[in-house]
Amino acid sequence: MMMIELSKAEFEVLDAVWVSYPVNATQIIERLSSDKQWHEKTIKTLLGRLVKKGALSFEKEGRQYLYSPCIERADYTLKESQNFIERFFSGRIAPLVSGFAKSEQLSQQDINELKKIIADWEKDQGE
Amino acid sequence: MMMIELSKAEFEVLDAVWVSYPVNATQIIERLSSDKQWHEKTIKTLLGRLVKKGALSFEKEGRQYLYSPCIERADYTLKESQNFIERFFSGRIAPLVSGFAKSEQLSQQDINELKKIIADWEKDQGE
DNA sequence: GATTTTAAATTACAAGTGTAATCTTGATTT
DNA sequence: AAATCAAGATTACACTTGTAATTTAAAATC
Repeated sequence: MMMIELSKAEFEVLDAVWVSYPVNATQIIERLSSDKQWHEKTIKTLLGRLVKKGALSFEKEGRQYLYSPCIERADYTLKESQNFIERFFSGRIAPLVSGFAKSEQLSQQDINELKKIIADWEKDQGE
Repeated sequence: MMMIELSKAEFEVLDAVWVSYPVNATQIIERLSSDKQWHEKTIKTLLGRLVKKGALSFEKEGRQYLYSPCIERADYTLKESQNFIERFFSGRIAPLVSGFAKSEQLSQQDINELKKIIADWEKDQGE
């Protein structure tokens, strides 16, 4: 139940695992190669740390490891979001959105999506 | 223009400065005493680091320093928010709000505030 | 079976962070 | 003036993080 604490780099590796799994180190290295200039050894270190922290598990396939996440992306990002909003906005989400609006970072698409979230929420309340 | 990088603890000290300033170390220690079990020395270390990072400035008053923020809270939190949303939600804000909705973390008050943000945004567009 | 390859494991190492203790030095109190 | 106090400055120290290099050991190849 304890929140797993991941560093930025660790999260990015885990994010590459979430794309599809089980997955071996070579494939992860390949997935990350487009965005990152990380050395292969660096990625392997991060995989090891993710296993140690309980964010990844693995099973052996020959002498390779096939990694799978122990946590779901949505769960992890929700907890991080709660944490973030607590730290910066006293737990309230609207001030974050408001900050975006004031600095003109909201697009019509964002607005449409927010409207849909609100509509769904209200529908759900009605039931 | 460069983004100042602050640690969690540093931000909390800066947050206590934003409450009202200029402010001396003793007052900051007092402000933080309710939430935190930090030793006085710890807070002074953090004040020093904030000055070194350019987040705080000070002027001398006798042998004390009177600190003031060099950055505004709204600016800092907006940048942190952008950064956060970029890392976890590919820069889109709706999925964050959606995550909260799905896990029933949205209150009627949140919804009302979001509606107002949307209404204001649309009014602004109309002009 | 010996050699080479190559996973994963172990080790490395500087910078940042949390958390203070100690040092300096000017101000305050005898 | 001497002693004491206390602000900020400096130093400390273990843990995390980014970023790998080196070691170990098992598998593949000769």
